Amino acid sequence: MAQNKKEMIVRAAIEVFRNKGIEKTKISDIVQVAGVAQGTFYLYFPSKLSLMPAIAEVMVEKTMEILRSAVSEKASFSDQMQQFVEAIFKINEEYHEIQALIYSGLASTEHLKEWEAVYEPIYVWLSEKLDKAKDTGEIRNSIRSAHTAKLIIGLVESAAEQIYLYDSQAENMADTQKKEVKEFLKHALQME
Amino acid sequence: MAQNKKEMIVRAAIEVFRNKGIEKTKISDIVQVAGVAQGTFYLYFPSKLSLMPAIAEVMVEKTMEILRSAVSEKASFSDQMQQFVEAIFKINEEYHEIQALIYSGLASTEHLKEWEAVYEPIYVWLSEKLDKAKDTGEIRNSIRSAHTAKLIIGLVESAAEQIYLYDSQAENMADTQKKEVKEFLKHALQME
Amino acid sequence: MAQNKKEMIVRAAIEVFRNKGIEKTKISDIVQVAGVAQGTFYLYFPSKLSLMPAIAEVMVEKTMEILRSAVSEKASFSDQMQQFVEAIFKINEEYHEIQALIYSGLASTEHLKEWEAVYEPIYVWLSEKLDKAKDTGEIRNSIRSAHTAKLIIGLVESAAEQIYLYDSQAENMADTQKKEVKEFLKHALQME
Amino acid sequence: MAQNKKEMIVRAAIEVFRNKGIEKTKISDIVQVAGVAQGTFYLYFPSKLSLMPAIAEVMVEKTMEILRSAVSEKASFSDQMQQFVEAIFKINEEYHEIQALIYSGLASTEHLKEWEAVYEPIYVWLSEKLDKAKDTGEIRNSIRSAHTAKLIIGLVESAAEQIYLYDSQAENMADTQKKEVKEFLKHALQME
DNA sequence: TATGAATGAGATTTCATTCAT
DNA sequence: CATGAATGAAATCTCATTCAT
Repeated sequence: MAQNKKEMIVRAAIEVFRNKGIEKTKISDIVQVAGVAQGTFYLYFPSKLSLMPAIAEVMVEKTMEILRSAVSEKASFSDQMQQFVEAIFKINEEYHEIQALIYSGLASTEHLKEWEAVYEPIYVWLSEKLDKAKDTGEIRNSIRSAHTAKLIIGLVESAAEQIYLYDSQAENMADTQKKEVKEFLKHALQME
Repeated sequence: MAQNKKEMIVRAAIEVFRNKGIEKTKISDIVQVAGVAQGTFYLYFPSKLSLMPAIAEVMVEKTMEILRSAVSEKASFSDQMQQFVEAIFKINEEYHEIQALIYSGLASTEHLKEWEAVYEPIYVWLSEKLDKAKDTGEIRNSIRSAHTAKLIIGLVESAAEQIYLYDSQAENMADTQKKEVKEFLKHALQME
Repeated sequence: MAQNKKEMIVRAAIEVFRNKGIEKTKISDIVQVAGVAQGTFYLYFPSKLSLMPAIAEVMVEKTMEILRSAVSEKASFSDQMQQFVEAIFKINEEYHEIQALIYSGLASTEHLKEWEAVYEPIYVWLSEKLDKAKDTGEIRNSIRSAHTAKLIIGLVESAAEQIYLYDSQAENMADTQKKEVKEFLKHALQME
Repeated sequence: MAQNKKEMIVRAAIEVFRNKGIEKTKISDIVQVAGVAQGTFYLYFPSKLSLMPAIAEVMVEKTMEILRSAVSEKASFSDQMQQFVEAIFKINEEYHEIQALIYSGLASTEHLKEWEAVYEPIYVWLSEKLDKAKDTGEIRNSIRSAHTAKLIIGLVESAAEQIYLYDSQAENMADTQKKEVKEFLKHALQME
């Protein structure tokens, strides 16, 4: 049961944060949605911000799930990148408020080390893809997978965020932006 | 005098935000550092978040100053990009807490449109550089300057942030990361 | 005005503590009686217990007032002691809840040094009386005033407290107890 | 086993109260130290304050033990008083926090009658000593044992407390204070 | 304009107590 | 008897905002 309540709180927090933003969200909002008592919250989390790592973990899990199902193992690297960009944009469309809140939660948190660990799976996943592509000669050999993985993720996520954060005509822009990113990547990695 | 106080408040806010983060900062902290009375704050800003555009403006000014002085007008595009990357990393090293806070302040604000306008100068600056480079044939012609400018800034800033937010061995990594970014850009833009 | 509110809070606190005891008293009770806002309390005191030194100060002032008016300057030392005992018993009858709460507040406070300073005036007052009586030969010469003053105050106060704290038939016992204390003191100081 | 747990709770309560004070002590602190479950507390005590009589009982038992072993049956009354003062100071040195907490617990409890009963053994013990001394002519005949016993205990305990509560140079002062109390008592009781 | 004491709504936080196991 | 997760009423405390000066 214990794990259950903790999970319910995290799930509820994500939902409420998405709707109201971090600052306007009260603990009481979260527990109400979670269906637990006010005190129960403090059984698991000392404060609102201490939820962030748990939320980030959930988001990373979701992201990994989507990446695994959206990016075909058998496709060429070039196609995989196309799928990858599509997937990140889709995740961002769905969850850009959470991305933002994780980022801003991150900015307030002191335990930055925790964050690194949490995001590791995504970096590893992409890094392996790059390694394989180097082996097959699909991308230039000078690529350093670990670093480039982080660059790519930073690039694609910031591109996606630009769409949903800055632009009013999000819908229209998304496709253009995606195309641009794919093109950019294609050259950067010197794909065939 | 009036303008003076307003500026003092913005300056103080930047300082306090850098040290404590947005959420933990109280108006009273800001006015104390600014050396003005509690009530004076409300003469100039209706709320804590309404400071953000003013702060962003200051940051953009600073950024533009640095870019203008760091990136030589006469250098080749390739060299300019090198200088650009160096400059953004330097700005980030100095101000990464503020970058983060602007971003997170941005996430909480409803008036996103203001932000776009504030950042416009940087986008325009880079966009013009790209246009010129296309003209001289220094980069591939298929580049769409306005979009690519945003992509590049997103890429370089996220790369710089990764250094200062995530990595413990920041100093060591910075050079590697910069080199990687330059390489990445060189290929992405197909510089000669 | 400021000092005013602080005083009102202390006054109200004494009143409420007397009626409800420390533990059952909420900050909200105090501010309600004081007629100030909840937040005003925290402008002057960080917590309920931090009121104690201020309360003790008020009590010491009251005690000194009563002592000065009840103990005749011109009377013989023997008569002064009689008046002193009567006065302490009267103060205790009126304020024994506060004595108790000061004592228990004292037990929880870390800043014991503050307390010493606060009670000093009473010790000094009695000490001077003892010095004079030694000079006039009214009490034995071997008395060490400063120490004995504390002993006497401890004796008389604990005797008075016993009446009001432990005994049910307080009224009846008071006179007997007072007589006993006076007799005890008479011999202890070897008054003529 | 049952009696066992109850005792463990009382023991733990004494320890925790000594360290944190009554008000800051939570039931959860007590049960944690006692090594029993939260709910178990309520099997034996209806509330935090209902622990006080049990704690006082333990303290009185300890006090009586020490008095019996420290005060020689065969010694002269004068010597017994010397030993008594020494013993009370020693007890106070060891347990002054508990004395204070019992006192303050007492102040919050409504059932003061319980307290009287608990302390009775000490009063009776001293009262009997006084009676015997009157019979042997070692002290003045006008002494009323029951009352005087309470006065003496009040005097000696307040003297001892003054040492450990107020004075910083406790070690140095203790001897002076003890000597002063003994002298004071000697005269008050008109010992030979 | 400028002040800063005062406000009080509303948030956080506590913790004695319960109860299903 | 014993447990300890869960509760939620009730407390503490915060702080953006006001307003008389």
